[in-house]
Amino acid sequence: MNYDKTSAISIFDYSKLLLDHCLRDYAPENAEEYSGKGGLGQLVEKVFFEYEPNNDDGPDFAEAGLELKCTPLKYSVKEELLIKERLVGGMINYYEDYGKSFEQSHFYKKCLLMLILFYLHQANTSRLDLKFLYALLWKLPEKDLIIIRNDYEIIMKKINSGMAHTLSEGDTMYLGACRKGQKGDSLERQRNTSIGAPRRAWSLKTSYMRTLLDFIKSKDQKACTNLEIMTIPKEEVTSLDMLRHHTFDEIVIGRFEPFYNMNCNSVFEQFGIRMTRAKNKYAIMANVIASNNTLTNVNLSEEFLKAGLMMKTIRIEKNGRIKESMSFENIDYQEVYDCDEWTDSRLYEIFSNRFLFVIFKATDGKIKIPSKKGSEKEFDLEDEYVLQKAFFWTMPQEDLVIAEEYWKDIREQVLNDNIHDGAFWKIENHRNFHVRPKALKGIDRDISPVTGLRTADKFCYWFNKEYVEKIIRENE
DNA sequence: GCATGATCATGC
DNA sequence: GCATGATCATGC
Repeated sequence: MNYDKTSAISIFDYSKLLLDHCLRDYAPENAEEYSGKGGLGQLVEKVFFEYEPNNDDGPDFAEAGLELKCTPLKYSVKEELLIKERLVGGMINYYEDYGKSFEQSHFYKKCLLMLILFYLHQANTSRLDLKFLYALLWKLPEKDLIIIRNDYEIIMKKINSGMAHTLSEGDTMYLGACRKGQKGDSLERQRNTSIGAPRRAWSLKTSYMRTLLDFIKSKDQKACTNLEIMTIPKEEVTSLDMLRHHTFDEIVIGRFEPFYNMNCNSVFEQFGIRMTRAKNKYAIMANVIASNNTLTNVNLSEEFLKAGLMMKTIRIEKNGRIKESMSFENIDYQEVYDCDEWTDSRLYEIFSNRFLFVIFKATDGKIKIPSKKGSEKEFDLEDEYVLQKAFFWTMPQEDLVIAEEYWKDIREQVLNDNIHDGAFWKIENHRNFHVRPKALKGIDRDISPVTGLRTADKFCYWFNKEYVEKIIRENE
């Protein structure tokens, strides 16, 4: 062995030899016998580390306290490297894992310190020929661990109370209970109910993995570690201390509460931000409050990024209705074309993420705005909205079933190069979701994955207005 | 009033 | 230059 198996650093250093290489460079000539057995991680252990994989409860390299993980990357249309999927760990056993504390959990025993090897995904390629691109020695930061522990407890609460069939990745922030297994699989038994639940595994969410890849890209090296930056920056000490005593949800909602009934103008003034006429000014305002700083670009605070937390603002009119449906990002047709598994799709990630809805309500005529001196001034305000409340939301399982049909329909149209007006679900179908144009100019076109020609209309994913109204109603 | 098509201000 | 979050504008 060319490394010290009791030292994480030594194992990490040795793993650098695998970068820009594939396992075949280290495998015996007649190595085909390896294919088809075990995961890629096990193969790396055997072939590259010459280490017999253990079946223990603990980390792969037990003496170093180090878990080895391999995870795929893919190229985008713009040839940028992207995370392909969530990092999946062990299966959840609803029956055996019942009542287990975080410290007794598979995840805690294995994953505190991980060596994550990023490789380039290639369809129809022997695992011996996959190219490794980055190595990351990652110790879970204390802040992340607090949030992950909370995630774990949220998941276990459902398992312990016989509600595992209602588990959703949107329930949690970084650690998710992701679907695992084939469609026809039988349901797993759980305690305290006769209802079966689909198989699920522990996983670190795609959004969390994306921040790890960003961390690597911010460095100049293909191999890096966060070990040397484990000391917590001064400005983060407060938030770490807060996290020790409050859940993330409590902290975020607590940030919104002082601004209830205030309008955009006064909030911007309080934060010393220039007022804007941007259509998304309420989203900007919500982000300023949620992140408690003057960042005006939305959804960029650390926890929001890592959790893929999707903050959405909604305006309620004076008549109690809302005007608009809710739009999401543009449909990436190449992504839809390439991805044949619903739970690996970008749309699934968007819809199964946690949401933070921020509700604004139209004011009726006059509104009192506190001035700097402490007195209150009255203004006449037409078309002015005030912050009403903020709440977290996760899409229920039954709606995710409809979302899957929605995605399948979109995929069918994309595969048939049928990307134009009238091809997709409409509002009038009343099925929660629809597809509608979204572009800078109506004549803008995207490339069709089928023909490679710039002929595809630009569309994006939408929640129907009535679906948004239903969500608000159910959270009143 | 609503569905649908079209576009805006911003930040990177 | 374009994605993003979002709202505007039109026609029935």
